[in-house]
Amino acid sequence: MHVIVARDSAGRFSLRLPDGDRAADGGITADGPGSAADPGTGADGASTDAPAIVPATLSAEDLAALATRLESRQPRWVLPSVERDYPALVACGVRLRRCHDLSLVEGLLLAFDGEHTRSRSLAAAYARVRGLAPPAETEHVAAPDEQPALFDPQSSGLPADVDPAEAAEVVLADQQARLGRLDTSGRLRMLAAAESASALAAVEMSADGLPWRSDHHEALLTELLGPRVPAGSRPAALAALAQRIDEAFGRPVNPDHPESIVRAFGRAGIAVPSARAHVLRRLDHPAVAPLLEYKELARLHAAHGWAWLDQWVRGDRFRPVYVVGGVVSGRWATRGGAALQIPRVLRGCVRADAGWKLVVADAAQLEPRILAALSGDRRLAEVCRSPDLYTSLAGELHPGAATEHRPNAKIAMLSAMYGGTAGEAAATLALLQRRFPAAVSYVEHAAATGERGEPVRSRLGRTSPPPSEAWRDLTGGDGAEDAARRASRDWGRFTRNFAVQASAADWTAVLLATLRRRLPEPAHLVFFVHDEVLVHAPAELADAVLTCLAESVAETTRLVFGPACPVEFPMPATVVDSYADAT
DNA sequence: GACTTCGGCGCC
DNA sequence: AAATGGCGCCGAAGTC
Repeated sequence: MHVIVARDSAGRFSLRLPDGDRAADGGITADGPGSAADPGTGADGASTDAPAIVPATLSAEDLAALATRLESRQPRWVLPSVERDYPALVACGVRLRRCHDLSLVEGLLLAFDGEHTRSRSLAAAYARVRGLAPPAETEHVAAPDEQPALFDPQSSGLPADVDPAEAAEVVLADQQARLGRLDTSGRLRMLAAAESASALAAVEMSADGLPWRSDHHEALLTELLGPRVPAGSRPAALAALAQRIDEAFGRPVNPDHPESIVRAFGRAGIAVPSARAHVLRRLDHPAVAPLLEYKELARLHAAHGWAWLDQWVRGDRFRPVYVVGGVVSGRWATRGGAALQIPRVLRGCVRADAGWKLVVADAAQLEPRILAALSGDRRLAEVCRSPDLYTSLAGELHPGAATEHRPNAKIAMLSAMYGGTAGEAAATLALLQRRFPAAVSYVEHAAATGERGEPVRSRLGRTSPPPSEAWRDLTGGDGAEDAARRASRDWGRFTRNFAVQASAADWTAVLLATLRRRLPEPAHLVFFVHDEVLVHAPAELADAVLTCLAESVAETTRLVFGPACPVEFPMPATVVDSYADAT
């Protein structure tokens, strides 16, 4: 059963229920949602239920009440955009179980057809179905500190005479038809469902927030930087380091300005290509130590200092806005807060509430395992049976000397997936190719496809974007010039990585969907970053969460790679009070 | 003053 | 022989 939810320009919601349940056009406003039929207990027993009587438009609160009743029928909720429309419902206490995000699915389908740049919005999708001119894009980009708006006053972009719910119904039908045409394996439909469920999880995580102890954060800043100073001035520790740097060079040098650091070393008779930390670390000069320390602390101050704390943490919760589908590969992005880059030094600030625990779980070496599953490389799958894939891999490459060669094996594997060829990894890479021909040829094929300007797809059907016109112009000739060859290779590296990274994003999207569904209330997801999840749970439920996690991982692997998948995906989890205590 | 670009570095 | 992938965000400097 699909239930379509749309919002009009005034921020009111309207609903479309399946035909048997649909209220007369215009609804029965006198009754309000309280009179909506209680759907009963039949899983799909629409025919046994009294017709739903739904007003033409509803407030978020009214919709919330209705949604909670309808949930017992386990409908699939169809939303024009979960990111935009769901926060208002979550704020009213609603949790939807299943959904179809029209914008995200539109994005997946457009990308599948190589149309990555066309708008995914409901209005644009509707215009394409109806053959109308595309709407003017009025993409709303929230200001960094903007709370999710309950009522976004901007228009949907739909023609004034089109009911948003009607448009959503039309676009849903169109998407289902396209999925039916394109999706012979069912994988794209699975991706659509998983991506939509991930979007629900993202909004819920923003609403719940990541437990964040401001007092710990402040204490740490004071300890490392000195007392808080007004924005724009240097804390005591940074000022002292800057002075030591000046003294070491014998003249004033701005440590925040890389070029002046390079110049200062030049005057001291040391030529450096840049002021990067790994370059400086190799130098023998008294300014190096204070410079490295300055860089590290200045970074903390600028990126996660008092200003960040003021802006992003309220009531001991960090609430970033996650952008599902924000990266072409399917990884998430965030809007503000640098949520996917929480530095290790601050992880002690992430602490469970009293009586609660954090369950921290990380998919170990996810990408090489994904590659093993994608390529069907039996020997690599065998290597994946070990929880420490890289040691196992090193043992396979260098029998009897696994531990010694682990670092090299890791670099070689990453080079294979990222397209690196340089340095000492080259020899190991060649060895990798001999021992794991199926896996290596899989990524080589993805690279060659990209070098020709053709798209590659993930396991579930995420599709790499076409290269730019400039790229085609550059590579259009006989490919003899250096620039053309370089552009071609660059794009090959991108598609090589895309095949693996996007398939990893498939796997994690399904994991989020399955885990979210299984978690016992009131345990809930509070953080997700590429291959790692944090669940906040009452202490007595921590073991149950671990069980859910293990079941979700097994289900995810089965769904994405089939029941006979020989590759194991360990996801070791720890139950901790503080994120810093998770290994 | 608002904007963009660059170097740099945090995370995966 | 060979420039390893994806992001977000900062300050400084350059541009308009």
